[in-house]
Amino acid sequence: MFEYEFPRPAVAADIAAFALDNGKLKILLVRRGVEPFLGEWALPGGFVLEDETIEACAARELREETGVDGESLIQFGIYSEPGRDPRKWIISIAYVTAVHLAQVVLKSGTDAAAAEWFSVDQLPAVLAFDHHDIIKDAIEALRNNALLLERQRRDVPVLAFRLLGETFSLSALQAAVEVIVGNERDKRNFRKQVVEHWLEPTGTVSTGRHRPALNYRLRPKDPGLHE
Amino acid sequence: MFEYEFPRPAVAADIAAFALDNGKLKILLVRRGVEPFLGEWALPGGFVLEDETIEACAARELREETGVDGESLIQFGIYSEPGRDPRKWIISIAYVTAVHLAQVVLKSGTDAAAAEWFSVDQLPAVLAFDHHDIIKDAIEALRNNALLLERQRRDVPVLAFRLLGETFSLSALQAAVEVIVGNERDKRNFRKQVVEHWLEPTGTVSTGRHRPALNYRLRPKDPGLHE
DNA sequence: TAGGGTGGTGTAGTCAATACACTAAGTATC
DNA sequence: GATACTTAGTGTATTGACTACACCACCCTA
Repeated sequence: MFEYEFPRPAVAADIAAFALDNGKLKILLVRRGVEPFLGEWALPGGFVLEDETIEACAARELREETGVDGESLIQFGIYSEPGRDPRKWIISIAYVTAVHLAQVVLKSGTDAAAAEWFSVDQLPAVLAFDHHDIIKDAIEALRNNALLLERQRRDVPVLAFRLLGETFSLSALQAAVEVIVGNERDKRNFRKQVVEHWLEPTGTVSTGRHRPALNYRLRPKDPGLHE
Repeated sequence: MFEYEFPRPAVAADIAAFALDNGKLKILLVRRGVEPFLGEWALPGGFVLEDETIEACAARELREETGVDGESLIQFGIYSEPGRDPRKWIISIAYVTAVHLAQVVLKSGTDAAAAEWFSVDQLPAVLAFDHHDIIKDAIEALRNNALLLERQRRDVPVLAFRLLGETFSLSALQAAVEVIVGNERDKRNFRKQVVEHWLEPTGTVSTGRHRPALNYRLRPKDPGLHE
């Protein structure tokens, strides 16, 4: 047991991990194995340990749950409403990230705690805690990140790229962005923007059912070329 | 005493409160009355209580310290490095705000714990914990907020306004923004932007040593006029 | 009443964002 | 093997936003 002079909250890192599955935007949820909300779906997450930062905790949880390295975790919210957990005093720090579905190995196989990808427009009716709110905010954070793709800004909007693999066609990228932001982009303008600002061609082509498309990857970093 | 099954961190809200004093940008610091860092300067702040959100805690601390209502507290950082407090496990949530110096009544008078405004370019050499880092981030957050003034965005960049009183002249506002962002703005463009997007004239004039200036106030809210 | 100092205004040029339609290349079908 | 189908790929003209820039107005003081 651990004793303190004043009450202290438990601090959790919760993760909204998005992936693209057959053109649908999905979010990872896990079924809770303990009270409260036993058996209900919740965002993956866990309590922060004393020897790690909160971000490191989020990265660890993401790795444990999906096998994906926890880079590009973006903190977007803090949830501290009293009573958000009916039993304990818990403060949640929420992170959003995106993963390439093909690289994910869900822990659910080895564990009783099931994990599943849910379409963002077909979430379970009941979620643990205030996770409905958190997911709503997470989708907005993801959307804002993707919208930066076509605006020339300093920080790289990595989330849309991470939905795809290491390399991808421009059409795939555009489709991903359109799913995220919820409306269509102009093909020519989109390509101009992203190729100029973020991408480099790999030289390979992705052969599909029709004309092959050039592949691109995220440019390592723009060392102030035109600045 | 309070007992928990697992270790828990203490969670603090720390506040970077800025004010404008004679054209200098200042930040409020308090002298610590307890170990660790007893007698050193630190950002005002305090531990979150079980029946309040972290933001409410920040608002409460700000009110206690300055008498100013804690609206417009903007959360900009989370500090959770292990060992940032040499004794206890403490996670800090950092907020930035701005206040009008004339409305401030520092608590320092009634209390042994001194509070003082420091020029942001003449900070004490030694600060408690990682508060040097936090202040650096706070200044950047303040700057980013002020830069939004001249860009047409959705959320109102309130901080620059709150440095001034309820009403102010355009020159005063421009001077405030220039102090914050650190470079000069074009007078005509600045006025066009802020008047169109954010301000309304009060009808009064501020009489100074020379030609009186029209006063403006922050427009309550733009109900989607031109949208 | 003259001069100093701050308050206040409009326009032209540049650059970024937008809107828009056809050809190219490979696959499947007949 | 020719044709139809599907996706990949490209340029320009227009619009709107941001930038740069100089003078007169008004009040106070001497």
